[in-house]
Amino acid sequence: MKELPKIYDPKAVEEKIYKMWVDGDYFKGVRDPDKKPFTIVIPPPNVTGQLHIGHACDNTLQDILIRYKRMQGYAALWVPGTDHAGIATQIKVEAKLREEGKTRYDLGREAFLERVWDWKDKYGSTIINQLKKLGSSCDWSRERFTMDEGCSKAVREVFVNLYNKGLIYKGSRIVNWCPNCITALSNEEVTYEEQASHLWHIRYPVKGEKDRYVTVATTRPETMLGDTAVAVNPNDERYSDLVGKTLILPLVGREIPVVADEYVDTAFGTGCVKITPAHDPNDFEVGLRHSLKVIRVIDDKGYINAEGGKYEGLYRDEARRVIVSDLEQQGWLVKTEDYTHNAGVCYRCGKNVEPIVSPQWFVRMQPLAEPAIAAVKDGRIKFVPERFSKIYINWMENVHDWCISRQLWWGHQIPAWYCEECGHINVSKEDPVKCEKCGCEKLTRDEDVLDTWFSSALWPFSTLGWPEKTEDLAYFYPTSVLVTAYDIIFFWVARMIFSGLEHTGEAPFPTVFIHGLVRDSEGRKMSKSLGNGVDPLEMIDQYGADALRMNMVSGVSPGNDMRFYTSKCEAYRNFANKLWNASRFVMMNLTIDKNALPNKLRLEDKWILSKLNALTREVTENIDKYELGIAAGKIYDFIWDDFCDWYIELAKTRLQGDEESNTGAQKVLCFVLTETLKLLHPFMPFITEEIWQALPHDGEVLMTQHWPEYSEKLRFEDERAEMESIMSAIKAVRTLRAEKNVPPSKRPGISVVTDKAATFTDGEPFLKKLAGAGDIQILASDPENASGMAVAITEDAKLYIPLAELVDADKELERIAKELKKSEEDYKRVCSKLQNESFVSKAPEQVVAAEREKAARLEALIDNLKESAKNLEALK
RNA sequence: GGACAGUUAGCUCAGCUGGUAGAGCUUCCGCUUGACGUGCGGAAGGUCAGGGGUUCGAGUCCCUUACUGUCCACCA
Repeated sequence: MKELPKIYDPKAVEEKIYKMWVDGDYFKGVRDPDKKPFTIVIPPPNVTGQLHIGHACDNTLQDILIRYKRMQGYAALWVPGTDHAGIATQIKVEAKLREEGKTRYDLGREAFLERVWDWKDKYGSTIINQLKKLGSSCDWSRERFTMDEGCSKAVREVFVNLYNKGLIYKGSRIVNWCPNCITALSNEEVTYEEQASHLWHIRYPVKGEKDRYVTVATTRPETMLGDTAVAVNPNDERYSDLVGKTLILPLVGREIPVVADEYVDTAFGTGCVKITPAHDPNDFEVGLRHSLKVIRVIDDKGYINAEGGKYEGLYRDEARRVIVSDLEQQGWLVKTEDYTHNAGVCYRCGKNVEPIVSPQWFVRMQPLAEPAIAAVKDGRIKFVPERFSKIYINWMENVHDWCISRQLWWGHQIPAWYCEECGHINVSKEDPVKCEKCGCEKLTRDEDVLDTWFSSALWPFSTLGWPEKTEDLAYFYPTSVLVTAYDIIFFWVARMIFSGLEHTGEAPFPTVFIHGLVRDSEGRKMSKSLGNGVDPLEMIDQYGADALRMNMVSGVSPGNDMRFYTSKCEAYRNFANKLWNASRFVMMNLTIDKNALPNKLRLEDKWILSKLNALTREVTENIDKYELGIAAGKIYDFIWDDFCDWYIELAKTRLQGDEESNTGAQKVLCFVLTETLKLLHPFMPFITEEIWQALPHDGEVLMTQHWPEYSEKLRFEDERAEMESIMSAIKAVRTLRAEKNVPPSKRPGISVVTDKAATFTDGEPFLKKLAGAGDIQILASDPENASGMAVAITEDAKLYIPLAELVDADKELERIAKELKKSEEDYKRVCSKLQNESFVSKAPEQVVAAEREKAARLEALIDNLKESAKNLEALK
């Protein structure tokens, strides 16, 4: 028997247990031809990042699933790893450089990249170690990085394949450009926010027609420097005679045509739109249709370039001010209206995005999207909850080509070499020495790197060895489920799906399990700037990893956001302690050394076993349906309400009885505890393992024990029902006792004697302190009975004292009258229901039977209440 | 403009395939009980946003209104 401290201390346990698992190699994914594989790849966190509460949520869910499947006998593999996170990481290192007063350009590409790798080596293991603190059972021997050799090879393979198929192309398109990060962004990397601004109405003079003007409205007057036309709607009668005429662009003096285009909304503004093909996606399209010139006036860093004439060198905001003021002075400004509009901002730095025309690499999405849509529509891939598949399909159906080039240094450099002689673009798996077209050796490599999501899109198969035909790939791919939050469905999930289908011919996973975001206690998104982030490590330190994990799943429904409350952590810390002490109790009384059920089971044994059996089935079903919160809640209730509050209390008397009753209780206690630990283990791995280690057990660790199975032999339905009616009786008496505020000195312990003569004692410990008091009984076999029943305190089982002596008879009568009324109403209702023919014929059999039973019970209750009332009257 | 959530106890949220509402925290009453005061027993508190429908029966399914939130698209 092991001495255990009174309070569970996670800190003393977690590290030790984790080490034991790692040392025993239990996390290792082993290819076993006799087992079915179960694979999860981790959503790779930023390599230089810190574990935040969102990771805690995501990884808890994954760990629950992988531990569950491992216990079910699957060859479970959870592949961990990190993402190089292009912009995010580069920004961090650049910030560090800035402290030294340097920029990346001072260092040059090569030296800068060395710095980033150093940084990665230094901080890359931080988040991995933090994941371990959560209890994550990843196969650490398979840890990967999106820029390691294998992943790089996969990226190269994919790029070249797509290029050769014509699915990757380079072209000058309007892209979202962040002048702060100095790179192009994909559409998904732009978020929109409402900004208060103005709508400036500017008039452009018509060439050759004195005093004739066209008034355009714009929110971005600075872009007028790049205007190459004004467009009106072809059906707009106001302007029909203007089409084809020429305007003089104020401030610039350029002659620009008036074109007719359906794009113009006659109802908005003046019905005339200035067209700046270089700085607006719609204008770019208009420009294409009318063969307009594309004049770019804003440079990569957001300054007006040489095309801007005298405005050259002004930052875009400054340029706007100066231009508006010039327009006003020269009389071109007609009016200024207040206007709020949605402006695109960079999701990284929050600065306004500048749409500009720029040569970039794109993935042609249409051909890739079609099979990716089909895979979800025909059910090869299922989203949990289902509603996210609509969001996915809707996005896929309207997807634009994916801008994959980034003007960064940190990332996978694009494997394209330009020939200085013939201009041919060489794209190949091996670095080319000479141009494949003209044979010259004057090749320069494309400076850009790929969008960080390009490599993450390959994660489910690149981590398993693809493009090599590895055994791991053959055995563990496709993966079994992908767990992630809804905010990266477009960034990541969608791209993994079409990449998997395209490159491996298979969906990378059959199920996408989506969860919500963790918000602060006021429902706000956690962010650094608000300073409202919760540090999961602090929570683990304070409450234990198990408590934090339970917090992340309990009371949460799939796909919905959750608010983080420290009080909830505390509640699960308390739960851990409760379990700890229940186990302590079991161990304190433990003399057996083998875990097996006794031959003879008592009523309460059958009851708890029946409950456990049902729990096993339900929890298994719930987890299979990804209803982890429900599963966790049921285990919690079982342990606290059924096992601790009832079974252990009932066992106390038996443990002091003769040997048979003692060992019987021990065996059932031990059995139920052990099985419960297994069910709870995926949720609270540390404490369950620690307790299990101290109990009699076969096998080395709990985490590889077999998941409990439902057994027909342990149904015990009748016994369960009987026990529950006894429990109701006890509860009713407790309530009564508390309501009557019976003073402690007079408060009896309570026994309930059933028809079958089984006796259960409540309050026994207290009873012992009552010198000379013997047993105390309530003669009742059903809940409602107990309320009006006389309590009999017996000494040597002989002396009976009526309840009425402990309570106020008048008040009790009042209460009985009230209950009688309610019961009679209930009875009437049930009877009328039973008389309803359609109910009897249509409702399921069990329901009707239950109603009949209820009617019978109510009838008996009413009789009993009447009897009790009569007795009380007599007593008075 | 389109789509999707949410509206349940004072607060935060569960409630799986329809069978007369649950948890945590809070409040109030009682308890040095022999595993646990990070505990035990009890109580209070809800016409499940409003309205309509389907059904023997609706928090649960359908329609509708209102409010809150999220995403997508557009925005000269």
